[in-house]
Amino acid sequence: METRWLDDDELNTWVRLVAMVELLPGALDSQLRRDSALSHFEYLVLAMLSETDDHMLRMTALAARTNATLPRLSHVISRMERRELVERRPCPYDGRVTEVRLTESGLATLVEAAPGHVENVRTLVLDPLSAEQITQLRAITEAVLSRLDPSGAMTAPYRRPAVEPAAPPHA
Amino acid sequence: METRWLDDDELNTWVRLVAMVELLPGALDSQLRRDSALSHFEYLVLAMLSETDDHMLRMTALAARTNATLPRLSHVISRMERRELVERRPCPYDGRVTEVRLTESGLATLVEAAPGHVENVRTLVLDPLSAEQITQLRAITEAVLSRLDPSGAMTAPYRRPAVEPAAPPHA
DNA sequence: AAAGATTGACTGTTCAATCTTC
DNA sequence: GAAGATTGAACAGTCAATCTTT
Repeated sequence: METRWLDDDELNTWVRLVAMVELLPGALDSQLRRDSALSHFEYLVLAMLSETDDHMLRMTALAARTNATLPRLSHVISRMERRELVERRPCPYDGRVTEVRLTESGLATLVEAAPGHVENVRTLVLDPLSAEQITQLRAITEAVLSRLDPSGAMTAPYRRPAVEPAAPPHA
Repeated sequence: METRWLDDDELNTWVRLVAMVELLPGALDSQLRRDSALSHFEYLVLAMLSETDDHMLRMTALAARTNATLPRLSHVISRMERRELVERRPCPYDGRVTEVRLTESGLATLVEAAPGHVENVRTLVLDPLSAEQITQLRAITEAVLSRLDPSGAMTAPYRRPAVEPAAPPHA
């Protein structure tokens, strides 16, 4: 088959997208590590747990919500367990399942970290964009994720859980 | 200072952007490793070298074009040197500088890998987007990179180097 | 002293293999 | 045997320290 090479417009877009994808994770990690001794992935774990009613999620569900593989998540949870940010416990109804629970100090850590992180997200990504561009970006990421994430876990509209106003924010 | 939490629109966009940024690198790596025994970063190194007249770049310049830190690049180049994809040589004019040169077999590897990679980029990112969205995405990534990449190396419009038609494509 | 680059130790990720429960 | 999860080894990235040349 003939290869359809990228034209100038496509190439320009692609080159920048690659740069953004390469640089953004490091920028998120830096701020969180410096200010809260957390990686961005660890922050996501805490945030996802905090958004459930009982501050609990099984490994598979947590992996889906953090876009992670199970082995990766398992290693991270082990480290976080040593730091007492989360706890593991076997599910009473299904012996194969492990449930992860947010601890008091895990929640406290999240609550402390959230404002700085949100500030960083605004500075790096949201502030440079117009309201219109934010809308465009949602549609664009949605389209790309439909290819990238066959499970479609992240393609459905994200719903903030119905919790108390004081609940720690996702981002 | 009062934290300005994300509203639903902002949160939805942000959640998806995070998912995309998390999933895309893995998807690029998988295809290239499977079909060409190359990481996406190694592919970028080969591509950037191939686009210069003499197939050569100093470490600092190569690091800028691949969005990498110097230590990271140095490690990667060491591995690629063992596989004879590139060569290191001291700059004759400035003893501090190391120049990296693409080898014959490095170029051959790139030429073989390029079609599959471009195909993958189309499938995962470009095809799901309309022409209009591709234009929007360029402006969006440009705006974000202006914050993320102070050097502005990637913010300027990307120019394909003036080379022979048969030259291996960047992406 | 600054610029360019490298090194080594540490941390984190990936992959295949494994284990247990259903 | 499939689902849920964990483990260990191999691999890649990060950070601080170092080295050389200017």
